[in-house]
Amino acid sequence: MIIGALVGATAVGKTRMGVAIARELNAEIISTDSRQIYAETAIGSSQPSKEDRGGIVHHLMGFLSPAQAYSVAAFCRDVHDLVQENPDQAFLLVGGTGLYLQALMLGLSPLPEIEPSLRVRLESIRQRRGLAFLHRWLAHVDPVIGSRLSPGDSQRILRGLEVYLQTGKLWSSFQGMRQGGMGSFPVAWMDRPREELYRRIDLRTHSMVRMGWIEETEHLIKNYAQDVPALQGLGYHHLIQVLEGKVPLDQAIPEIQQETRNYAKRQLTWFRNKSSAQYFLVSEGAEIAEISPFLTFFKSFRKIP
RNA sequence: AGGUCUGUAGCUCAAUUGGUAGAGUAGUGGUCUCCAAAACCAUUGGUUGGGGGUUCGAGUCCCUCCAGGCCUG
Repeated sequence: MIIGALVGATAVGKTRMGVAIARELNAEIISTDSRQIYAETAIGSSQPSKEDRGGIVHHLMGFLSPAQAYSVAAFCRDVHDLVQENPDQAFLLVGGTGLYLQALMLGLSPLPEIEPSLRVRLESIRQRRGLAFLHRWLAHVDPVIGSRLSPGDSQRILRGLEVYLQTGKLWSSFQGMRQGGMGSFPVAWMDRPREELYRRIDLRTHSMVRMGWIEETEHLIKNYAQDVPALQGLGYHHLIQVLEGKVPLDQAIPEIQQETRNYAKRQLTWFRNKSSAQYFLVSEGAEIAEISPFLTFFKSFRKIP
């Protein structure tokens, strides 16, 4: 049974708070994070250490090979399995990937899996004829989607076309159909004053490097290709440049910090507008004391036996 | 001290022969149904270092002060 979710921007302190809450509620944690799924990326994706997990079981964390692709659908399937196999266990979702949480609650359109070769083909067409061509093509077959997407939105233009080519049906015809949702559960959004959040991001970036992030990256590119999914996380491509001697570290670090701040802001937009979460503002110095409002919130939804 | 160059949005820089200030980026807001730490969209900022002068009109010309760089001593 899922008792709720803890969301928040990167570096806000979800991990620590999540463990504290899970302990109080006797729950196990399911990571709701599209990066922390990967093994061998413990530092780069900020996976908590054994000590930081404080004896709480963490699921869907560090379990997938860095070369393996993952998806929202895979996440939903994995969570369903986990919950079904452990009907008496309480689970707390902790993470910052808004799409994953939304799909879990509302479900997804019943689309078949797309042949990977199809995307490769579309990519090569894009190389040859440009994104504008693909956009016109999509708008021609699926005017609803075509008019809705911006001409620069490469990812969704390709998505629309691959759905059409694979199924013969329009992507827009699938939109609005959602299946397999688990229904809603209580969501707590942990936030901090913006300046404090940004400061934490900057500090964490430094500490990740100190913990051996560069060595981790070196190990990954030695054993896998540079374009494997796990290396798409923030920072890795900057560190690859550092390892190749193309960019000095003291230039890469501010760039990584900047990228991470931008990402955090996007997350905030999502939580604000999409998640219908209960808002909790915490601030430095009061971290542990601040747990009680969260507990009260989650407990209020639990059925009294 | 003398000479010389520079000073435009938080940052990096634009602005034709003087015509009344624009980009990128950051910041802020937004979009989001199988790559989501992704992929996009929108938008706020400037008494052009201060003061004075010439001119119908000055970021652009002149004077002066301030700040900084470089060269000489």
